[in-house]
Amino acid sequence: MKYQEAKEKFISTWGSLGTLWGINKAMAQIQALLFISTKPLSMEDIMEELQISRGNTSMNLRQLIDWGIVTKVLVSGERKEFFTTEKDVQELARTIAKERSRREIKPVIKVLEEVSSIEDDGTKKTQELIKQTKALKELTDDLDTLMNKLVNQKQNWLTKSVLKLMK
Amino acid sequence: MKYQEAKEKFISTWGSLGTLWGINKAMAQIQALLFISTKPLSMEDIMEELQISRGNTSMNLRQLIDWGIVTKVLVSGERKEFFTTEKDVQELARTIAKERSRREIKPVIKVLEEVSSIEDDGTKKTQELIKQTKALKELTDDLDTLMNKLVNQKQNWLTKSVLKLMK
DNA sequence: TTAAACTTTCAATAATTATTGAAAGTTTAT
DNA sequence: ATAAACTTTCAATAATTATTGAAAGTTTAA
Repeated sequence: MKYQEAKEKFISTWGSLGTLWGINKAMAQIQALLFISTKPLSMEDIMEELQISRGNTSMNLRQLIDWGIVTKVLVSGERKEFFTTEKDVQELARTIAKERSRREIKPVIKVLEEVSSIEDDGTKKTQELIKQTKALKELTDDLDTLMNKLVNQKQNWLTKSVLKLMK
Repeated sequence: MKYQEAKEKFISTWGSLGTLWGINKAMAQIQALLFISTKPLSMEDIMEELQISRGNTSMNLRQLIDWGIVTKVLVSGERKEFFTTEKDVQELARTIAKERSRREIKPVIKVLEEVSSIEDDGTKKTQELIKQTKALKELTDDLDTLMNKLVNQKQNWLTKSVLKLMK
């Protein structure tokens, strides 16, 4: 496998993984492209490389910027904008974990809390609802905390030592 | 908030969470419904409760069974089939983690491995591709292993102690 | 065996989500 | 001020994904 093929494989795999994780294809592909690029890319570069429209590129770049994954960079002597993505995988994971927690997990925990704290009217079905949503709430809470803590360990000693402990 | 409202809120929240995680809405809602039900439900029950068609119910139940989350149960004296879901959240998490790892994460690791082991032709861009996909591969591998180990601890002592350690 | 009770399949259709492209908007250089 | 260079917006359209419902398939009881 040569460079071009490998690059395309990486970008398309990352793209379809994105879809699976609630991030759209173009967004994931743009991030992938920037991730392996040796220098910041302009909108033109991205459009050309991924064969997508200007509008699409613009909208998805904005989303990536909202996620905190991509940043605009100024290239001196150039008028147009250039973009790069976070290049350190640890930092990338940290950002994604934080955003997913904020956007997806926290709101669910909130609903589970509300549902699990309805008044117990003594019926079996109400008790089951309370019991099960409470259990789900606790699990979700634990996993969310764990994920954030793990991924926030800058030095990553914890992941390493926990892994070693278990391997 | 009374029972009916709480139930609907739970089912619809779980349903849209599903969409976000690559599981379709009906599938997630069926699971949610079974999760808070005090007894196994028939296809009729599910169709009625969620207002979805027979075909949809049948297909999504099958998927849930494929995932290992839902099982058929025989109710004596009844001809039709009844269904329940795993009621223990820990076990549920274990099953989901294992399946997601197998279906989604492992294949990505494989691609990353392939891409990161292309021949280094000495160019900057090839070296960047190799370096970045290798880093991504290692991170994905670590997180996958960690997730599986964590979730596989039947007694859950590890999650608890790690959490305590960090709180 | 047969017919009623039940489940699955799948082509058609609906609903949702992504993408385009051109017009409107913004910035910068002169 | 104005026009060129560039970006954003958004209604229209395309692509994808989910859902329906009726026909085909299967199982069970008599």
